[in-house]
Formats: sequence, structure tokens, C-alpha cells
Amino acid sequence: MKTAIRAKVSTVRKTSIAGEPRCSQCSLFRMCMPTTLSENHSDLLDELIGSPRVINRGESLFHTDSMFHAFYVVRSGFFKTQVLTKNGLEQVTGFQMAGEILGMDGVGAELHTCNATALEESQVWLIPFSKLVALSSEVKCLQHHIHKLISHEIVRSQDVMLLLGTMDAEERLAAFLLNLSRRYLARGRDPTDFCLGMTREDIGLYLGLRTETVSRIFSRFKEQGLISIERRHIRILSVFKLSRMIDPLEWRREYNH
Amino acid sequence: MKTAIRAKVSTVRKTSIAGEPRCSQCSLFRMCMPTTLSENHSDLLDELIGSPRVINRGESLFHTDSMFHAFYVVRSGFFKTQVLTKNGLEQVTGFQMAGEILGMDGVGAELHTCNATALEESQVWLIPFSKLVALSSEVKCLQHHIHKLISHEIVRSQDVMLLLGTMDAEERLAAFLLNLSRRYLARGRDPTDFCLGMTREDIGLYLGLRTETVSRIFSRFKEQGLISIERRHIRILSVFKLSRMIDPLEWRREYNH
DNA sequence: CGCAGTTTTGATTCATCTCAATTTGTGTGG
DNA sequence: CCACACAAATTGAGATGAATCAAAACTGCG
Repeated sequence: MKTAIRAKVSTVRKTSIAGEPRCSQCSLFRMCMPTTLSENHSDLLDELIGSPRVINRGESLFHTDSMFHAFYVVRSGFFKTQVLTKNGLEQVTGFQMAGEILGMDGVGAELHTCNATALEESQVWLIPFSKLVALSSEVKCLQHHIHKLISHEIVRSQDVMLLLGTMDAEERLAAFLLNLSRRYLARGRDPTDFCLGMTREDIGLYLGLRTETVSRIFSRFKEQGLISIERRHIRILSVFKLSRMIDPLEWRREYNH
Repeated sequence: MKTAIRAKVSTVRKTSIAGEPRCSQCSLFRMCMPTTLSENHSDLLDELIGSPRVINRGESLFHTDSMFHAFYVVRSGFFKTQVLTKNGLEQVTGFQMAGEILGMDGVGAELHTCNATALEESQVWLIPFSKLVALSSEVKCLQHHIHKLISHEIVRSQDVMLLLGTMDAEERLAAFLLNLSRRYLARGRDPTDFCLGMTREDIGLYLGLRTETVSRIFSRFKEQGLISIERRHIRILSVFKLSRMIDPLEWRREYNH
């Protein structure tokens, strides 16, 4: 079995000489794959992943009830995932940027349970789930990593539930901006100056607010000198004050003794 | 490796003659384990699971930041999972009844990210995650089942996000009741006449509403003849009308042509 | 240039929260 | 067994934050 996979790899190696990107060379490698993966195994990953696929703005990667067969790693661009109800309501369940993984909702029922739509022209790597599982029985740490990835999505959901269930509009928007900021930081980009990839409406559909409310609160933040925002280009002027907005007691404790 | 595990099993068999419950004999078996599991392998599961543990009302199974080392299958009773913020806010992320699984949030960081509290005296089986993983490399369908279980939790979260992000108070409560109803039905219990295991406050913390609002809407449902409710004992008088409340267009479509 | 989609802002309404009081149920100890 | 304290649930009145409705300004694109 092990030799069978290795044999395949060498075949692919030939093609990848022709300039195709290799997973293990990718700057996003550490974001989506276990760091403990040895050089040996990263060869296997290159075989697993293949060449990237381009998704145009507004196009879907998959949609509700379509067959699940793969994970997708965002190589570049920006996605949203959304759940739709029959009476036309929409809940955006998340935004995904480079290095993040889409499609984990589909493992359970082997059908996707949400739509994944590109907010701008984007590229993804496709990872066939069956191949991933096959490979994971060889590579123990990959096995563990799959569990981690799926489970991490649960934790992310908990954060969103907390946000939707307990925060008011200002807090939601502050939490949203700080979350984006942290994710850009993790990617080595400026965490205080970036482009919101989505419309005010999408932000609202994510935060459980109306477009008008999102806009009003951006204006309020601007007045208060917390941010400057011009269309979708945002600059965070005070991470400190935004953070304090979400968790006032935490900060008070830190500065009172 | 395979023989090593089998050897262990036979040792355990001796003890289970002494009247201990066996996983494979359990009426909940089909709820938490793959139905494709052959008789052979169900022996392994009996070894995996061991004897149940009792949790008293108000006690925790695990709490935020405690080490993750196992899944827990609810044998009897009722639990809630909650996320707490530093400023004292609480979001209940779910209620778990017999046959449902707790602890999947902890896989990613190897720390739990929520508290699991018993709402009444309850029993759980403990499934050490390391054993589960070891066994799953033997039993392919178990491996797949782990993925399914964790992924299913993502889908459940999506439903809660939709509820919190798009529904008004009446819709939330209707959705909540119908969800409980369906789960009791799946357990072969009366889906229209059961005991809410939790306080109005817990329901509110789950649905993003205040205790008073929950109470008011129960009263409204009672006036409208949708339910009868006496303390925590509820009877659903019109599943039809409650369903229509959540998804009016769906029903209209069905009855208009 | 003009049109469609996005964003902002204002005025008003409405659902839910907040605060407060009362009732009901529950467990405890005399 | 009753009285008491305490938690849970109900109900009302008023406050408030976000939704709704409406209009205008801005942006990008063919």
C-alpha cells in the first residue's frame, strides 16, 4: 500500500517539473498542514493536492445539497459561506481567506450544507477527501490533523454563537473587525490597514444586522476615531479601544491594580 | 497490533459477565455508533467504553480550558454546553440528551472550549480519544464515523447561527421546541409530551433571549392553543402551526396549488 | 454618460430588554 | 407537617436599540 502511493508520487513529480506549484513549497503550508509533517510526507501531499482551480467573483465552489467529495484550501482571494432558508432568509456563516479550508460541513452527510461563494476572483486547491483519508491511514499526524481541522470549525462556530447571542451591534462589529485584523496579522499582512472583501450587506448577514445598521456603526466608529473607512478599505486606528469595547471588564481588571 | 487489542477484549469479557452493561447491547447503540459495525467489532467497542459514570445535577463533565482526553456519550439525563465571556455573559451552545456526544470541541486544541453541565442526574460513557483513534485505524468505518460525528456538530452549529442571526423570538422558540420534539421522537419517546430539562433562563441563554421573553412567548403560544405548558412539562398541541411559524412560505407553497 | 448596485443618512416604528412586583414551586429544618 | 427561605416563572410598564421605510449620494462599469 505504502509503495503504491509512493509510486504514484513519482509519476506526478514528472509533471510538476513543468512548473506546477508544489504544496510543500507553498507559503501557506503551515496554515493548513501539520508542521510535524516530515519532508518525506510532504511529497505525498504534493501528489494529493494537484493544481489550483480558479473561481470567479460571485461563482460557487459548492452549494447546499451538492455532493461532498473534497476539501478546498483557499490559495488566494476571499469566500463567504452562507445558509439559506426556504423563506429567503440568509445567514452568512463565515468568511474564508488564503490558507483557510472550506467544505468541512459536508463530511457528515456527504452532502454540503451551505453555499461557498467567491467574493472576488480566487484560487483554491482541491483535496479529494477519499485520498486524504487514504493518506491519513499511512501518516498518523495527518489523521490527527484532520480531526483538528474539523474540530476547529466547531470552536469557530461557538465564537459566532456567542457573538450572535450575547453582543449588541457595536460589539459585533468590533469583534468582526478585530477577527479580520488578527487573521491578516497571522498571514504577515498589515493588521490595521486592509480591504474588507465583502459588502455591508454580507457583513450584516454574518453579524445578524441590517445593512443600514452596519453602515451607521461604521460611521460611529469613524466619528469616535476608532477607524477610518473609505468604501471597503479600512484602517484600524485603535485596536485598544475596539478590544475594550468587547471585553470591558477584562481591561478594567488589567489596569486597576 | 490487531491481536493485541483482541487479547485485551477477552480479559474484559470476564469482568462484563459480572453484569456490567455492554455497549453493543445498548439501545442507544445505533445513535452513537456506525450501523455497519460488524459483530466482531462491537466486541472491541465494549472494551473501549467501559462502565458509565454518574454526574449529579449541576456538576460539570468538563469545563473550558480543561484537558481534552475523551468523548462522552450521554447514557441518561440531560446536559447543557455553555461558553462564558470574561465580562460574565453566557451563551448556551447546546443541550444534549441520551445517545448524544459531548466533548468534540476539544479535539482541535486538546483543551475544551466550553463547559458541559448536567441539568439533572445523568450518566455518561467515557470514550478515551486515544483509544478511539487507535481502534479506528483498525476499523475503517469507525474512522469515517469519527469524521461524521465531528462534522455533524458543524452542521448543528450552522442551524443555531441561522436561528440566532435571522429569526425573531417566536420563531426561535418554535424552532427550539420542534427540535426537541424531533429528538424525542428519534428516541422512541412521545414527541408531543415531554419534560423540558432546563430552566427558562437556560432556554433564553441558548436562544439569545431574556428569561422574561421566553416566558412571555410560552404564554402567547399557550393562548394560541399551540402548546400547553405547566412548569417544565410541555405538551405540543399543534406541530403543524409551530412548523408554519418557522417556514411560512414552504407551507404556503405546499397548500396553494 | 447613464444606469445599477452599494452606501449613507434621516425619521419613525416596533420588538425585545430592563426594571419591578407578584406568584408559584421547592427544599430545609424546626 | 408547617413555616420559611430561595429559586423559578410570570406579568406589567416603560425604555431603548435595531429594524423599517424612504431618499439621496456615491461608485463602478458598460
